Amino acid sequence: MAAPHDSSAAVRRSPTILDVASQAGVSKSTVSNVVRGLPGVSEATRRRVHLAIDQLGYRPNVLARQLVQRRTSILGVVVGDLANPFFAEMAKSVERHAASRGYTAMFCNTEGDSQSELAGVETLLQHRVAGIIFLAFSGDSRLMQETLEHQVPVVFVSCSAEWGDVVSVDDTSGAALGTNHLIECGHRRIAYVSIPELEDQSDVARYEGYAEALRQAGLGPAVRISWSPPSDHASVDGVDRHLLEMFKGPHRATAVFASNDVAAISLQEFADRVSIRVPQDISIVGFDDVPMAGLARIALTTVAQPRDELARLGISTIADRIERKLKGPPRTTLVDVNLVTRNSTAKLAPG
Amino acid sequence: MAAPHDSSAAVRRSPTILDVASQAGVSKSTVSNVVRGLPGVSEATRRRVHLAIDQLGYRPNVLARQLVQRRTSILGVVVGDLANPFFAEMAKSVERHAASRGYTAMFCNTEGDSQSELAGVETLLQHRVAGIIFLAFSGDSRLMQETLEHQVPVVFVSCSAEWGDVVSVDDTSGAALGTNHLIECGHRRIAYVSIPELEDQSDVARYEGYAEALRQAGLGPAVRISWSPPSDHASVDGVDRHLLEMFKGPHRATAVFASNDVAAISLQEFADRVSIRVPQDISIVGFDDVPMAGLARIALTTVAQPRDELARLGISTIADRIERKLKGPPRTTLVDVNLVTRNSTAKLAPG
DNA sequence: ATGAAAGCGCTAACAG
DNA sequence: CTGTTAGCGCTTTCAT
Repeated sequence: MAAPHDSSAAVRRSPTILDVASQAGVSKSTVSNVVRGLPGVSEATRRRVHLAIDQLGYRPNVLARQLVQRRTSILGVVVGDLANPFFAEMAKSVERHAASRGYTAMFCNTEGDSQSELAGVETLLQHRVAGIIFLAFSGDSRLMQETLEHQVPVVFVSCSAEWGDVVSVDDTSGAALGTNHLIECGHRRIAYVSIPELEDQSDVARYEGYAEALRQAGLGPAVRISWSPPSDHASVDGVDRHLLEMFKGPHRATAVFASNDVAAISLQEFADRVSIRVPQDISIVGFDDVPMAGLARIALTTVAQPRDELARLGISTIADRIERKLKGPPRTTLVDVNLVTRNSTAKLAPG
Repeated sequence: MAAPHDSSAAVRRSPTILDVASQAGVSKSTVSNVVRGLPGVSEATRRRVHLAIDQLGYRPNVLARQLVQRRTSILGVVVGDLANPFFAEMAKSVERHAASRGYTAMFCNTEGDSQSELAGVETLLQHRVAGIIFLAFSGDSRLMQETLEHQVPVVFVSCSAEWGDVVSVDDTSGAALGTNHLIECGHRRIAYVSIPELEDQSDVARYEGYAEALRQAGLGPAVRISWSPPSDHASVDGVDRHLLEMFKGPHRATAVFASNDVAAISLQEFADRVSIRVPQDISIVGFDDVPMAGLARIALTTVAQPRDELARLGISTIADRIERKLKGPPRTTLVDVNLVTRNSTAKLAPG
C-alpha cells in the first residue's frame, strides 16, 4: 500500500496535440490551427478544442514546434558580469523588451572571461537561438567566426564589433564629455582609471575620448591607471606604483575620469580609506550612472547611458534582423549620453 | 550580379547528423554514438566521424535531442528583481552552478508581480524546462497548481512554499539575530521597516523574528512600517504617517530592523536627506549583505545570507530531483546566516 | 561494430 | 472548413 517512494503522478506524460485531438474528436491539424489562432476554423470546433485543451491541461511543446520550424524564439544574451549593476539593469531591460516582442531570453554570464564567453555562445548555438545579443564582448575573433558560420543575427549592445549590428553610446565622446566637465572645473592634471572588469573595447574608446579632451584643451599628459581594486597598487602608464603616489605631492592628479561607475566607486572607497577627500582633494567622474551612483552617500558625477533605450533598440534591431525586416550590412545606432553632475566633482580649489 | 539584398550564405542550413554521416561514410546512428561518446565504436570510424564534424562545423541540435528524450537540460530560474543586487548575485551563482552540472539557465524577471510570474512560468513550462528554481516566490497558489500538474521539479531558494524543496536561510531567526544586536546595543524602541519589493513570505517571517526578539527581551511594542521609497510617508501599523514622526520626539524609534538591505539603504538615504544621523540618531540593520553594504560610505550592519552556498545547494537539490537521485517528499534545507557588524549601528547614546 | 527503422510532438502543404 | 501526409534532427531499440 505504501510505496517506497512517491511516484504517484510522476509517470503521467504531459498531453500532446494528439491527445487533445482525440478528446475533441478532430484531427491534430485542426488543433494546431486553433492553438495558433489561424482563421478558418468554425466557432463550434474552436470551442470544442479549447475545452479539450483546458480539460487536459495541454501546453504546446515549443521544442517540437521550433524543431519543425527550424527556428526558435529564444534570444541568447551574453552578459559580462551580472554583479555589475549596469549589466543587471541592462539584463532586466533586455529581458522585458524581448518578452514584449515574443522572445525568451537565455542568459549567459561570462565573468568577462573570453573562455566562458565562447562556451556560452556554443551552448546558445546548440540551442539554436534565434539571435545573440552581446551586452559585453571580449573581442575574441575566433568567436566571431564560430558565430558567423551559423548565420545567427548578432547585435552588440553597449559594446561593439564590426561584424554585427551595434547599438551603443559613443564611448569616446561620452568620455570626452566627462573629462571636459573636469576641465571646466579647473582641473589640469586628470588621470584615467580603469579596472579589468571593463572589456577592452569600451576601455580603449573611453580612454581615447579622455585623452582627446585633454589634447583639445592643451592639457597633458594623459595618464592611464590600470587598477584591480582593492589593491593599493596599480599600473600607471605601464609601471607599477602605489596608488597614493598619484594623489599626493605637487604633481598629483586633482581629478580622475574613471572608465565606469564601478571603478569610480572603488576609487572613492580607496580615497575614503586613505583620507583623500572627494571632491576637495580629488574630483571623480564615472561612466554608466548605475542606480547606486545616485545615493546621497555616493553622489557620483557620471556619464549616464540610457539603458532602457539601449535595450529597446537592441531588441528591436535583432528582432527585425531575425524577422528579416532588416536586411543588408551591419548597422550602427548611436544613442546620446548625458552628464549627471553630483557631488564627487567640484571646482578646483585655488592654489 | 549584385543582389538587391545580401543573402550570400543566408540559405546554408546548419549541417545535420545526416550530413556528417554521409560525409564520413557511416550511418547516422554511428555518428550519434560518436557524438555522445558511447563505447563500442572503432577508433578508426570515430576519427573519421570527428573529422567530418570538424569539416562541416556540425553542432548537435539540442532541440531535436531533447524532443526525443522528452526532457531538456534547461533550468528555469524565476528571479524577483535583477536590479536588486541580492538577486543579481544569486542569479549569477545559480547560473554558474547550473552550468557546472550541465544545465543551462533560462531566466525570468518577474518584477515581483505575480502576474508576470505566472506568465514566466508558463513560458518555461512550454519550453519543457527540466525544473524550476524560484529565487523569489509571490505565493500565488494558482501558479502552484499549474506547475504541479506538470510534475516539474521545483525548488525554492531563499524563499519558500510547502509544495517544493526549499533551500533557504531561517528568516525568522536571522531577523531575531539582527534585532538582538540592536537590543544588545541598548535600543529599546525598535521599528521594523519593509518595502514592497520584498516578497511577502520573507517579509512575514522576518517581521516575526523581529517581533519575537522584542518579546523575548520584554520590549515592545513591535512597530511595522511599510514604506515605498522614496516617499516621505509610510504606513505605520496600518496608518499613514510621515516617516519623520517615527524618528523625532520622546517616543521616537532609536533603531530600525529593515527587511532587507535595499530597504535599509533607502532608509539611510532618507535619514541623510532629513538630517537624521546614522548611527548617532538611529541605528539601522539590514538583511542580505549585498556587496554595496560593505562600502565604507554605506557601512551597513546586516544579516548576511550565504548566497553562493544557497545557490549551490539549490542547484544540487533540483539536479538530484531531476536525475531522480533524490526522491520522496519535499525537503527543506536551512543554512546559517551571520551578522556582519558595520557602522550603521551603535550603542544607544545615554540619556 | 555498425545500420535500419520507428518515432518524439509539432507544422505545413495538400487534399477532400 | 477539416483531415492526411510528410517530415524537422535526433535517439533508441533491434537486427545484422
